[in-house]
Amino acid sequence: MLLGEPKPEISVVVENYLQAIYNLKERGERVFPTRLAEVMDVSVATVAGTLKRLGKQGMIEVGETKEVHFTVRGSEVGESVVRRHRLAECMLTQLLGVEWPRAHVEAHRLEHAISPYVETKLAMALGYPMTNPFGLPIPGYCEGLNPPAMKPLNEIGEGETTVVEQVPEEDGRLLEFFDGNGLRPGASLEVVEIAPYKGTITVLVNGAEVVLGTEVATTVMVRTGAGSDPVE
Amino acid sequence: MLLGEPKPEISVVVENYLQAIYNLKERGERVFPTRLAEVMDVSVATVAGTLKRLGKQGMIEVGETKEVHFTVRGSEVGESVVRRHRLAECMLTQLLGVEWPRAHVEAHRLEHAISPYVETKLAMALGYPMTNPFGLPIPGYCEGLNPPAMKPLNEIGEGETTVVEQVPEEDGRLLEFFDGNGLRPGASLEVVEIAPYKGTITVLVNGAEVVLGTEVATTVMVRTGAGSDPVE
DNA sequence: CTTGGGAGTTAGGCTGTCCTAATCATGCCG
DNA sequence: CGGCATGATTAGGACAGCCTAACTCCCAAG
Repeated sequence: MLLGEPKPEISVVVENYLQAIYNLKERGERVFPTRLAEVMDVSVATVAGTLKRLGKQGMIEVGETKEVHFTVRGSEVGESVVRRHRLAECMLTQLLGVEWPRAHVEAHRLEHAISPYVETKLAMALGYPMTNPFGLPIPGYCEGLNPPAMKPLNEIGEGETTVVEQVPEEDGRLLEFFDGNGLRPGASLEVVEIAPYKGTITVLVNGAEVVLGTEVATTVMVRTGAGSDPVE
Repeated sequence: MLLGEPKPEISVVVENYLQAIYNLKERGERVFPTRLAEVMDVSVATVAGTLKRLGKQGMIEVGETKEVHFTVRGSEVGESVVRRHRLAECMLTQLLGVEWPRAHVEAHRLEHAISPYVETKLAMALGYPMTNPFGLPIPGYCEGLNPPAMKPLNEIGEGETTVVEQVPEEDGRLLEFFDGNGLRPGASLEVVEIAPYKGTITVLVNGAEVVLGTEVATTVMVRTGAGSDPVE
């Protein structure tokens, strides 16, 4: 009968690497071993070894410039992990009442434990969400999303008003800070002051002034112009 | 400052062994390496090695008769895993609409991904359930449970009527069968025929006759006598 | 008492995942 | 053009988990 090769079992570590690669590419970054070592918090030597395994498993290819590229299969798996991660974040915040800033780290454990069957049930229970609690699109479910035009917050002019679309989810401290100041996707804000000489941007959210570093401001995506609401 | 040893990181495999030991002991079984090898589906040699690690980690002790005993710490961890497992089963069936027979296997992956924080949130969202969907008590939450007197189904006399309290959760095929016949905790049944000579017990559930092997019947726990409802 | 089977351990091997240290390659700067 | 910094690989080691094969130990039945 010989029904296909015995399925190589994708390990948690492999899933995490593919997820990290997906996330970097999603932000428009090119992926190199050193960068991966940073985000995975392992040594570059370890990344070299793991990338070799990923290559043998047909998940990635490495170009002459050492840039890491997905194969079709790798892209599918990476997308799958990201999808489960973001659905898990929705579940944690919407169904379990987990606090917003914690959802990301908690979902990082859960994502590997969600089977395709549970994923379908979870998506149904959540009403097929199109973005996660941080505003990032959920691949496979966001296709109906009419993506509003976005810019990083630092490119908005002084005095302009806009709406937060996406915030970076990696740094728990930063999320706590955002949470305490109402800086979440959907929040309206006005840019009060741009002060490159001291590296800060000041915005008005819910009537309170919030000061951000320019670097952080580049990671907050806001709607450009009047912006259209996402389709219902 | 020296705040305790650097926390030895309990692995998924270690959690699974402690969970298996807990489950066996819960049923009144004494735990030996060979039995563990069966339920863990690994070789006895592997169990020997892993038990050695568990011993070094202070989770278990092995007596001269080779019987495996929990240390205090091991018992705590084992109970914690079982608690998370059963809460996950409740979540899957109640919150996500996962089908009853599948909850056990799916929860087996999720249990390791639930942090103490998420556990508290999950328990709250579920209204602090005292049993899992298969009728087994959830340690740490079942203390208010007034456990009704139970017997295995095979000890009920012909013609008697009772209520299902617990069904075994390990075998998916069996659960599908139970599910299809309405044989779940809370279901009323009447013992129609006990036929030891052919090794079967026939019960009436929801007006339909269901035939079980005697062996399986010993694993179905039912209420004895009129039985009192669990406390509200 | 002897022997056979069941239970358990030990030896030795494999893979995955991590590490440090040493090495190689490349490009840029003085 | 020589040499250093950066980036990447290789070598070598560790540990967790898994396996099979070979051994020990002990009890019980003949």
